[in-house]
Amino acid sequence: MSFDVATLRRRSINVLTENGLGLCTRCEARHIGLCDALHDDDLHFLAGVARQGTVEKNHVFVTEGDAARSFFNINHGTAKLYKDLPDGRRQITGFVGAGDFIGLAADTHYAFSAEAIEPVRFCRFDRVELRAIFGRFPEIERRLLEVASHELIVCQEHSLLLGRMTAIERVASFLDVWLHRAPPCQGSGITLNLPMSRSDLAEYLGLTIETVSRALASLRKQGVVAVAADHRISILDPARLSIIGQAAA
Amino acid sequence: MSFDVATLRRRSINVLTENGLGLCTRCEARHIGLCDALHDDDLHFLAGVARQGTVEKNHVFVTEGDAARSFFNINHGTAKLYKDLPDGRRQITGFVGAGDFIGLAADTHYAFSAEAIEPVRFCRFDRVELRAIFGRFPEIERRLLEVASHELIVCQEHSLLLGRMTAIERVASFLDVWLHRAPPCQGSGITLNLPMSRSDLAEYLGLTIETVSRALASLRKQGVVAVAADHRISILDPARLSIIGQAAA
DNA sequence: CGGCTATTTGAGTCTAGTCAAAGCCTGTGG
DNA sequence: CCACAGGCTTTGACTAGACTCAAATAGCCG
Repeated sequence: MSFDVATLRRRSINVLTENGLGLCTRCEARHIGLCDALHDDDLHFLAGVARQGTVEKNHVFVTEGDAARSFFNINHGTAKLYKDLPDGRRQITGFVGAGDFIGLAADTHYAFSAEAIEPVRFCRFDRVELRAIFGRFPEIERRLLEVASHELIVCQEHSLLLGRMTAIERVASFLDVWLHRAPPCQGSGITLNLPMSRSDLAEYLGLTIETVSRALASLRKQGVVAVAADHRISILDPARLSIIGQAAA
Repeated sequence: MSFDVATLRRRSINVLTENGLGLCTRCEARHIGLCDALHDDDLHFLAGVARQGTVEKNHVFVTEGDAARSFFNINHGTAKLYKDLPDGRRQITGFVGAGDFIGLAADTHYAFSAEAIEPVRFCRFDRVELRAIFGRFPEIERRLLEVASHELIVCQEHSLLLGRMTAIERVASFLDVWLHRAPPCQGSGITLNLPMSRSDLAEYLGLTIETVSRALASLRKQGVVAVAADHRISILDPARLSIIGQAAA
C-alpha cells in the first residue's frame, strides 16, 4: 500500500490539473454526505487539501489506537468499522459507503478500526489542515456537527438493538434499514445485494454466524424474505419485515 | 423567534445586572463541559440566552419523538437518557451529570428521552438561538463538535459492551468507568455512591435486575467489591476490576 | 414497629452459543 | 466441460449463560 505523502500529493495535483474542474464534479459522492453541503467553488478548495487513496478488499486502513492524523470521505465501495476486545471478540459498529465520513470517533487516537469489505476509494484529509480551514468555510464545520449528530443517533439506535432485541428482530431490523438506505437493485421484486459476509453481519448484530443463519431461515419460512447465493436477499414482505425489525408486532 | 443581537445583549445585561457576575461564576459546572471552553466575557453572553430550569427526581424532561427545541447543559444532579421499544423494553444509552450537554442526538426531533434520577438543575438553550450565535462564538461550535465526537466514542464503547461482553464483564466495566469518572467519595477505601437503581443499571447494561444482582454477588465473592446499602459500592481491588471490565484477563 | 419497595437468592426454562458435520458456491486446473 | 479444493453457509445436537417466575430478605420511611 503506497500512502506516502509525496505520491498522494502528486496524484492529487495531477488529477486537478488534468480535469480542470477536478475530480469532484464526476465523483460518485459529489451530491451526498459532506461534499453535498458545499458549492462548487468551495469544493474545489477542499479538493485541494484532499489526497485520494484506495484500499483493497480485506485491507485495514484505520487501526484503533493509532494516532488520528486523517479524516476520510468514502467515494466508492464499502468498509466496516469495528472495535476488538483483547481476546478477539469483535463488535462492528457500522458499515460505511459512498458519501460517508470517517474519523469523528477519535480524539488524539482513533477509537475504532476500519477495513474495506469491497475495494474502496476515498479522499483523505489531514485533521489539522481540515480544522485550520474551518474558519474559512464554516459550512464544513456546521456539516460535520450534523454528521456527528446523525452518527450519534444511529449508534444509539444500534445500542437499543444490541441491548434489547432478539436475534430475529436484529436481523429484520438490519434488512429493513438496509432496504431504505440502498436503492433496491435489479427489477424482479426487491432484492438487496449485501456487500458483507454472514460473519460481518453477526459481528454487527452481536450474534454468531449460526444464529444469523437460523434467523434468516426463520424469516424465510415466514415468507418474509428469500435468501439467494452471492449475498443477495429478496424482500418478499417489506411491511412485515419492518414490523418485526421495529419490534412493533 | 427573536434572536437578534440587540435583544440578546439586552437580556444578557439584565441577568448580569441582577446577579452581579451572574449565576455562572458560582455554577458547579463552570469549569467542566461546554462552559469550561469559554472565557468569562463570552460566558456571560451565553448566560444571556440560557434559561435555568429544574426537574424533580423521576420526572421526564425530554421525550423521544418530540420536536427538538432545546439543548440542555446539566448544572447539578443526574439524569438517564434512554430509548424504548413499543412493547416497553428499554435501553438506557447513558447517564449525564454536571457539565454534560444534552440534545445532540436529534435532528428535527429528539432521538431519546431523558428522566432525572436525582433532582436536576440545568441551563436550557433554544436550538435556533444557539445556532445563530455560532458565528459570533465559534468556540462554542468547535466545542460542540468535540462533545459530539466524545459522545460517539463513548456510545461505540457501549456497543462493544452490549454486543460482546458477559454479564460480569459489563458490570465490572461499568464500575470501572464510574470509578474514573466520579471522584471517589468518603475516606475509608474507595466507595462509589451510585445514584441509579439496579433497574437503571440493568437497563443500561442490557441485562435484567436479577442478572446484575448475581454479577455483583460474583464480584463480591471474588473479593473485588463490597456491596453496601443505599447504592454504595466499595471497590476493594480496582486493578482486578479494571482487568475484568476490559476483558483483559 | 409495620408497610412498602428495592434487592437478593433460588429453581427451572429458553434463547443463543458451541461444537460438529454436511451442503453449497467459487474458482482453478486438467 | 467437469472434477476438486477451499471457503462460506446451513443445519443438527447439545450446552451454557441469561431470563422468567417466585419467594425470601433487607433497607427505608412514616
